[in-house]
Amino acid sequence: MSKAQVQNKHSINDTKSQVQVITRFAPSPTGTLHLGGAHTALFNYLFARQNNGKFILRIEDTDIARSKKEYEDDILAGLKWLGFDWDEFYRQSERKEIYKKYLERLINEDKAYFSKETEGERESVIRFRNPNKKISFNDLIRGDIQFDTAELEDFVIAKDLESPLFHFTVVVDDAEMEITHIIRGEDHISNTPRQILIQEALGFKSPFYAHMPLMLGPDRTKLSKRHGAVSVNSYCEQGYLAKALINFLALIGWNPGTEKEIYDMEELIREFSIKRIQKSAAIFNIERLDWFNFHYIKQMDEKELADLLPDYLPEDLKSKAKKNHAQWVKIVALEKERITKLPDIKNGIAYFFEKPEFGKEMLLWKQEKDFGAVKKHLGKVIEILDAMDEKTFMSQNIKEAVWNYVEEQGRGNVLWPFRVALSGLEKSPDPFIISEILGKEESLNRLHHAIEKL
RNA sequence: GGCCCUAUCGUCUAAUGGUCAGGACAACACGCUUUCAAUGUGUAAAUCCGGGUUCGAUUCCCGGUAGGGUCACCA
Repeated sequence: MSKAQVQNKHSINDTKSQVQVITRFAPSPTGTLHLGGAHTALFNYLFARQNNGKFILRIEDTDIARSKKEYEDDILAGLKWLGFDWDEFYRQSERKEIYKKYLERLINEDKAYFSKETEGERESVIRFRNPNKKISFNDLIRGDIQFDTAELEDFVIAKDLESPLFHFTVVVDDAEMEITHIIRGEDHISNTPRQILIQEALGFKSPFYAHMPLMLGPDRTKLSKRHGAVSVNSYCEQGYLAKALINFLALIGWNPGTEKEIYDMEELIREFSIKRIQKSAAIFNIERLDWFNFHYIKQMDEKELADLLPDYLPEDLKSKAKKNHAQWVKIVALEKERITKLPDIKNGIAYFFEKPEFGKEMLLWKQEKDFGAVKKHLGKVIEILDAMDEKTFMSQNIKEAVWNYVEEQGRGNVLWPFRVALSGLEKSPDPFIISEILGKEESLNRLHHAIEKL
């Protein structure tokens, strides 16, 4: 049977189907939620939501030695920040009795046994009696995959009745929670045969498997502490938007087959399809993430952004920004298309709050003007601005007021010193909008100040 | 090393048994502009190699190579 037929047979879009889709994200709190985990969580979430199914969050904390509460907190915070919500929540550490019951059953049926170990501290462990058969499963993404489990030998499924191990707890939980689709990273492909063996021994039904392509670091190896495997929460702290991360992650290993690049969660839920998941691993490219972030910042409402941004400012700028809200909103409107990450706002806006320092040579445009001419131009600009009404002291009006003179004298000759007098920078927004934001009085101050330098 | 997965521009990817192999990010150039940013236009950039099937393969098959994953009393 082909992959397409298999998928078709179990089509969940079929309204006659009685089967409710249930997916799960099952992180281990032995580390933070990194991009790879978020990627897996996203696909599980999208698939569950688009089928009106359930999305379960299960904390796999059977390894008490390595599991930490702070990691669990990090994972939950990260998932919430990204916009995921879950229908059920479990911790494996709270389900020991359930595992024990199944473990005993396996032992009673002689499908597992206590094994005396010659080495190590423990007297014995519980091993699974491997039937040593060939098993195969149909991966929704990769098609048929076959393994010979003989080489797995009698693997360990628990340290003792109270301490089940990963493969065992996963199988029990997935069955108990009635998970229909296991969507997880490709690194779990080789775990699947073990888990199927346990399923068969316990008489459980096998769920569908979909092994997603891995996200690799720039060095083409599995994401780890070395690369971007930092907590998604740190992306939040670095000033990335959750929307940007979601959009970026969604388009890794999946695409709708159109040329549309911008997707919000709603659209993703609507258009996501397991059939269109890629087989090959993808390399994490932060430039692309930056572009999405830039895009979403640019798209944001400036009032909303104005409320958000002060938190990314150093204290001195922060208090200045909060002093005049109307002015701050204008600054944000101006800067939002110049920043890639939220904290970038702190760069190059100090001149709005304090008179800039600069040498008089800065006022010369392309070294082809003498100071006398600069002085004359600035004087004229002062004269024009001074005549303007404070109430209509706005970018467009200012531009119109000086435009005749500017055209007559050469744009750069007038506008360069005008702009530098206000910003003190080689690169900045145009002098009209800066004037508006500064206000008539402060603009005139700065122009006079510049003339004094000459 | 055994087993498993994978292979289209630098990166994320689209497409097809016959296309000028498309888009996006990045890069570069040009336009707009006093500078920056934004924006517009354009350029460069890919089907891993070798066989086979076929009138025709990037596409299907086989082999090679490369990359990745996995081989715990971790998950």
